[in-house]
Amino acid sequence: MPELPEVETVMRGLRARLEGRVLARARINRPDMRWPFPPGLAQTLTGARVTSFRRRAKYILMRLDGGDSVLIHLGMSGRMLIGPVSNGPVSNGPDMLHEHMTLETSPSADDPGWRVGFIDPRRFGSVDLVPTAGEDSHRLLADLGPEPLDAGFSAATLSAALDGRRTPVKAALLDQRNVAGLGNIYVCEALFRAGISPERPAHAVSAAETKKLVKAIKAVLGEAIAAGGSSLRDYVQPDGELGYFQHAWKVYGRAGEPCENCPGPPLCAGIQRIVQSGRSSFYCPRVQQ
DNA sequence: ACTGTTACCTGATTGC
DNA sequence: TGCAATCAGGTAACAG
Repeated sequence: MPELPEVETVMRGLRARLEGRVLARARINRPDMRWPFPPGLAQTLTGARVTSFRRRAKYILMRLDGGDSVLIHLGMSGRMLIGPVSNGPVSNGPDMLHEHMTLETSPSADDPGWRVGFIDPRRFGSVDLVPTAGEDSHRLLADLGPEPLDAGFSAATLSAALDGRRTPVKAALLDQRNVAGLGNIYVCEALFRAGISPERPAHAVSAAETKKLVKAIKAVLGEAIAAGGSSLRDYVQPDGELGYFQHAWKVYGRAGEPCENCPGPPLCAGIQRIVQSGRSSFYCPRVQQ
């Protein structure tokens, strides 16, 4: 379930287990993902020490001491499973077919050694290598907009991005050049909090509403990240899954349910589902105009 | 330049 | 119960 908060939680889980460790083994099981894994990936990984992690939008960057960063995207169905090397394979059953990359750290006195599996049935995910010094110049990162939780994302910057656009505000917020890391769920949730219809043309969002929208985006993402961290010990669930946690969505996936902010029928018909550019939008037409 | 649609894949769920 | 249709959290390549 990888939007920004999930990717952040997965990244923290990887950091907790891998940072400072040497990758004793790396195996590529099938390289034909969204883009083929780069040639030499396994060789670059094997024997390298993991120095640090960073998230940019929905991408994870794992830095290696050799000067390369491993750029990981989870796509739609990508997951990371982790477990002690001594437990054997991290994935079972159908997952085993879809474990496209496996990493193992060296055991040491204070650490049992960990095995990490990158599982992605739909194979929309990707892995690439980029020199750490030029991470942000990678073609997948070069055109990304501001990080929504940074000070660089403000009413002023969002307003500039929405200005003059005829596209619905929903589509504008999904456009990673305007703000980086939002996906379908958190766009729906942020628009609900801000009281703005997903169908509103981007240019018709007022200055006051833009301010409200920026606050809503930061709040909804911040709360989801906090929930991810607080509901998992070390970000690893008992089954080895990284980055999953309970959500409290107000509109996403709730078509037909009553809206929390409304008195119910006949004044409010509840949460509606519409399709915009081929994707579901959930909203309350009474709260969001 | 801008906007909307299509395609990439597999698996889970819905509907007949 | 079985099978087909629909839908899924992302994003790049298109077409207009």
